Amino acid sequence: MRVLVVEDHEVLGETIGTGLRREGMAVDLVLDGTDALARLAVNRYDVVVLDRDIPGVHGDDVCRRMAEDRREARVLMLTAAASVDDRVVGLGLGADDYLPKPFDFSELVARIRALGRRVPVALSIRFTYGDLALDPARRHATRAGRPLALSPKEFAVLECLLAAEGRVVSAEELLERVWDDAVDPFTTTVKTTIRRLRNKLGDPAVVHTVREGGYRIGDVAWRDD
Amino acid sequence: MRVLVVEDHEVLGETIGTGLRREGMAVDLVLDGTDALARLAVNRYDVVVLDRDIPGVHGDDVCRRMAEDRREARVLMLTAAASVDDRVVGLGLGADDYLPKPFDFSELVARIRALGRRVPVALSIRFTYGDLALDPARRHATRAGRPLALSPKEFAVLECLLAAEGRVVSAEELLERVWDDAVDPFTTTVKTTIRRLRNKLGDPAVVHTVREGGYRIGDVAWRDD
DNA sequence: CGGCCGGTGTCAGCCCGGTGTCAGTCGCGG
DNA sequence: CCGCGACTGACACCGGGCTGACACCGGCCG
Repeated sequence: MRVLVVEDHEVLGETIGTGLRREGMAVDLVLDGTDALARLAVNRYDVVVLDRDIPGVHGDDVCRRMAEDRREARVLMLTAAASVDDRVVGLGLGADDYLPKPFDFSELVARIRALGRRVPVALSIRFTYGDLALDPARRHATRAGRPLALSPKEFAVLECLLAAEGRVVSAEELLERVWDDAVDPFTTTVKTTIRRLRNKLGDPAVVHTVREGGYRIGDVAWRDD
Repeated sequence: MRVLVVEDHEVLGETIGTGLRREGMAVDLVLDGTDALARLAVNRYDVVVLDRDIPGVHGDDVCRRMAEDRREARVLMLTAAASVDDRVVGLGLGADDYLPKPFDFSELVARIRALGRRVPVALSIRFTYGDLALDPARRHATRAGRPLALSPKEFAVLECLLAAEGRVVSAEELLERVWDDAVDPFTTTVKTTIRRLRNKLGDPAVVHTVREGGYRIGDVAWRDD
């Protein structure tokens, strides 16, 4: 298991590092976000232990940058604050787990192990269009690097549209793919979901309507054929 | 992602179902193989989660039947027995993956996600004539690289004409193909639509009139292959 | 020269899709 | 056990663009 520890408190960092090494992990240690990104650009890690409060590039930013590149490492975020808000924000940024300080060392190890055990990231595909990115495996989507708080249906619809690569997807097809088959055929829920999705996606618009046809991602810009 | 869960243990089935729904999947749940086959005959699924030990038609049989029809769904087989033999048999029958009970729910999710990777959607056909291009799947048409803002009817008419590859298409034929069948036989709407289409297409003209015959794209003929 | 087919201008109705809002449900936390 | 908030889906309403009818014109052909 290859681990990168990003921790500005040198003592704490060393403690974590030696502890993890004693557990049989290969640990690299850096003190700030800039170094972290540099390491990440060069090496492959299974897990990144990331202190949120680090000098230089903030932990959140590291996280976001990693999400933008198709990083494969899992992120375990450390934070001084234990509030629910922080947790939400952290996970929203693409952290895979979250551990408030102070923590029990054995818990840290357990969580790292758990993250490292997770399914090979090769399985994870990312859809992108312009500044929009969506990671189905992690149920996480971003626009311009900013995380989107999408509800399950919204997420699934967006995934469908992105997977269609600019082809028109009819409301019926969306119904079939996203909803289970107990649906009223005259439902207006697709309309509503699309609207809410558009609201959350913001400007410029990426979900376009094709009259009598359905919906489509993007302009003509796909040109993939 | 559309998932069919085939599981006779009602409790387990419900647990899986709600869990997957929380992950944003559209889940249908059936209790035995007969129902499973019935559902499969009607609906399109991305993944089928199939308990091997189910009453009625055995899981293996369901799997085999699916393979016989050219089913499109992937199969993830669940089994109580974890032996290598079982695994081989299961995969031999056409299961795409195999998960022995008891399993970790997150692993189930991950494997379903992995299986659900969309098979490349039918790539879009493009009609072209000269500097005119039309992509039915994207509902998009261009002239000399410039996008055309066509209404549904205009688009459909143009598609029809392009698909005819230069043959003459009568007004009656257009009516039949583009409009629904409840139309007034004396309607003048084809005339009107053709006009608007011509306006939007601009010069030089590509839609030609054959007196007493109908309409045609292009000059006298193009390659007939 | 006159009939007829097809093009054009115009206009009213309507259908489709967007929006605001509300109620029901479910999960979560106190 | 209750209350709160998020998510979902149903309505009702609105606005604009699409549609199709009608009247008229023009040119080709008999």
